[in-house]
Amino acid sequence: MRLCTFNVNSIRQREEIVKNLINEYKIDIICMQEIKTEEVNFPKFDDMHCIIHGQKKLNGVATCSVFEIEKYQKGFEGELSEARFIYALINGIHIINIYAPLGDNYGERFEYKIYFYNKLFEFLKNFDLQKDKILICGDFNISHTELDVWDEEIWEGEVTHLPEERAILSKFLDIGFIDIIRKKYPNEKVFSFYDYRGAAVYKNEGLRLDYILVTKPLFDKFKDVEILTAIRRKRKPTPSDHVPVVAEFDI
DNA sequence: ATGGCTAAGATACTTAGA
Repeated sequence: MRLCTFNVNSIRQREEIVKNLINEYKIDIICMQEIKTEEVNFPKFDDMHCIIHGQKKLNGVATCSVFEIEKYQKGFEGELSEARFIYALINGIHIINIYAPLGDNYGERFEYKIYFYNKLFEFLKNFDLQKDKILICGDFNISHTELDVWDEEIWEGEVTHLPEERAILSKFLDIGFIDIIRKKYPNEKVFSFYDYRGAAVYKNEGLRLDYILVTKPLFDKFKDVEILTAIRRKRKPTPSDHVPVVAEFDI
């Protein structure tokens, strides 16, 4: 089973890139973020089942699968104002697709980011983290450690790399999740986002904001993960500012 | 293409992204 997480930065602008990616990498399940459109304008994906949680202009997430989607939930209980969360049960795996709020340096949007993660941890109480196969993927908008920022001095005190945010990522690991990208690259700076501004990708000025976290029962089936940076470096068609990440499991 | 932002909604420019 091959699963991809990809912040597409508008599905209408990225339809060709996404469909080529699915074909080339034989993706079975793709979790997209920042689709930036409502469900009615989401393109058709042949031979895939899609759960779309969209809104006009901003945000929006979609989970598409070649396998049957046994059940799903769009948004958290009592929190439907911004489309940032889809839960889907596929092949006995609980798949959570998130687009976390960016937040700001300790303003109102930062509070919303903390609230969003509190809602996510609350949602996880539905599961047995020791026994269930759970996968959380998407754009966390957190750069966990100094390995996840291109320049630690520049990023100190900036949103995505504030101590409270880094603690949230650590909390996932503390409760039993495994960061499969970091498992593959334990000591290496690898990135999944390059700002469009300042030619960041050509200078390797990136951040790692996109994650695939899995519980132990699923980690036992983990084979490999790839960060497809080459797609980000192409000029035409215009890439997303985020990089697709593809994970393979022996399932 | 030897430098350098992009998308949406609006309809010439603002807002948001990280």
